[in-house]
Amino acid sequence: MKLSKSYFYTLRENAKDEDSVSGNLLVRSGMIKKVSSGIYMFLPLGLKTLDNIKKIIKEEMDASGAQELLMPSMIPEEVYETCGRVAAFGSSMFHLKDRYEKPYVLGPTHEELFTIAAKNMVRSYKDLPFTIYQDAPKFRDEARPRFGLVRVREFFMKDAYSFDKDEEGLDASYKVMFDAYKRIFDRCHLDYVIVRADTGAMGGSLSEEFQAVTDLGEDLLVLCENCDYSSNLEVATRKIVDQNEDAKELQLIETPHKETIEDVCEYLNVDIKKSVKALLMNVNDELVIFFVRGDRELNENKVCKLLGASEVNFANDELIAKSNAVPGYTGPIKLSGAKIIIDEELKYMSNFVVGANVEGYHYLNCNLKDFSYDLCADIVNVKEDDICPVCGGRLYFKKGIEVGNTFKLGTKYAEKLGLTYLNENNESIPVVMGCYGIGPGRILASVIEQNNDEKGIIFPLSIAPYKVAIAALNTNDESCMNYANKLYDELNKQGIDTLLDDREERPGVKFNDLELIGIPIRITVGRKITDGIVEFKARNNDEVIELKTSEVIDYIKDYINKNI
RNA sequence: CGAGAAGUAGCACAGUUUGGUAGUGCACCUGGUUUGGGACCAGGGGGUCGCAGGUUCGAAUCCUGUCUUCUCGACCA
Repeated sequence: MKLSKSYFYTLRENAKDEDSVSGNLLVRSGMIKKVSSGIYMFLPLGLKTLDNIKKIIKEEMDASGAQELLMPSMIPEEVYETCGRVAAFGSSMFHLKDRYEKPYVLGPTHEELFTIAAKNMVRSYKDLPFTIYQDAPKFRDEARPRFGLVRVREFFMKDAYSFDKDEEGLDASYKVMFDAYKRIFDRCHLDYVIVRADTGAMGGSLSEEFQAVTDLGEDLLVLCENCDYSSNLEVATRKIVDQNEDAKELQLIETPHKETIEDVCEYLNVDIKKSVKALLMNVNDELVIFFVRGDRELNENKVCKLLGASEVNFANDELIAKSNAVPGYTGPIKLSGAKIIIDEELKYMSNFVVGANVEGYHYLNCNLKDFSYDLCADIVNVKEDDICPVCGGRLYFKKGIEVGNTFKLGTKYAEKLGLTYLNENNESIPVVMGCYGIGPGRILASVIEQNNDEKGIIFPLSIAPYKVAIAALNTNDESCMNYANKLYDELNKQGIDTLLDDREERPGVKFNDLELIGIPIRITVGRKITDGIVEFKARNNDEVIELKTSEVIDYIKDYINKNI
């Protein structure tokens, strides 16, 4: 690309409607432009970068033996009815109607269509296994699009689906895809961790997420200092420290106007870890009271799974009135009128503070023997400094952007949509599926979040829109322009994507723009061209290296080979 | 969906309190001087002030409605 004849612009100031570093840099470098909330145009430079990411994904998918196909975006609503997912997606699905009032949706994900596609050809165990994938737009009506390309309403997703005859087959297919994913993210030079995650509404037995590590991330990742334990907070567990000691005598104590557990503990001068608080919740329109250590928070995901609910909300006064609980002073002793669930941690605590179900009173020295409960389970979020369930090391948090996800789906979709095969004994068996997703746009945003400085983006060579930028400083000087053009032609001819800044701009403008858009290698053709000397500068390094024109191409090729 | 803020030139903003027919910086065009880190001088083009209605002799400014965007929360395979 020669800048003087191209669609190319940059902005000097941040966009006021972008809330992230990557979003701002993408907009300022002219790669994307917001059309509406969560909807972006990809301009030439942005599309080229996105395509480089997609190319890596496609190469690894094809190398893994998967076959590419393409599903439509506009899909009859009935396709999603079969598995009850119209309701499951609810308002996050875009709906539209044709001229005969027939309802369609814009596909938010494609499990059903891939399952139907598999039905077209699977008859016998001899037809399995295989993996098919696409790279296609997805539409989700997100309540709150955010952070540039991180959370958008229309986005590309590479989604792959494996089909096997049994669990062992799935394990093998899954591993092939899992390893391909690791190569993809490695090649994108992404700093990422793989965490265990919730299988959620997708169903299935195993879900692992590839999380790009950045503070912008919306997911909390639980990691161990000592071993490779890693888990999304939603399913993270901890080893509970046994703090049992001899039970002391239960004691009622006045705690006037102390309605939060923090206030109570401060008033009584008790460590908050020696207290138990109550959470009065509405689960399927029934009052459920959860008891957890004072400094813990309820894990909604764990609770939903435990009780088979789809959501958990705070109970209203009407529901609370069905029990003898006193908000602010709710305790497990002599509590009735509600289901009582305690966190398993309480079994290892002694002599703790609890509410007394009397306005203005708490108990000191409560123990498990002092009350009864319906269920005991792990229902809380892990906290930093909790103990690793695997090795006993210290747990800590990082934030991540989910850039990829692999699922062992099992037979859920195969059963509902009738995808079966005949085995050696002529029996009809449901196909075992896996599904695997990657968001190229999120990779782009994450790479920029992880690789930028005050001047702009610092792209890795593998995904940069151009690997080399030639800054021709003196557009009026014939020797400068002749050489710059010659180098430009030769590099491109050799398959090295190169950009030529031949605009009639001052050097500072060129340097700033090339740094903003993050081109990894800059060749400056300036005054010394008359002596046959140009400059080489890497975007991620301040060092400027003078090269003879005769050695430039070899030097660039060598640098790329060593750093890609 | 709840709460809050904001929509004025391609971009970032001022002007709104106190109504008098629109301005600054960047970008853009012309000429000149410059030319290794976002140049300077001179001249110039570009806006139905989100939209609709109302009040008024007169509305960017006041009132009502509406749309959009952003922030916090809820939601998020």
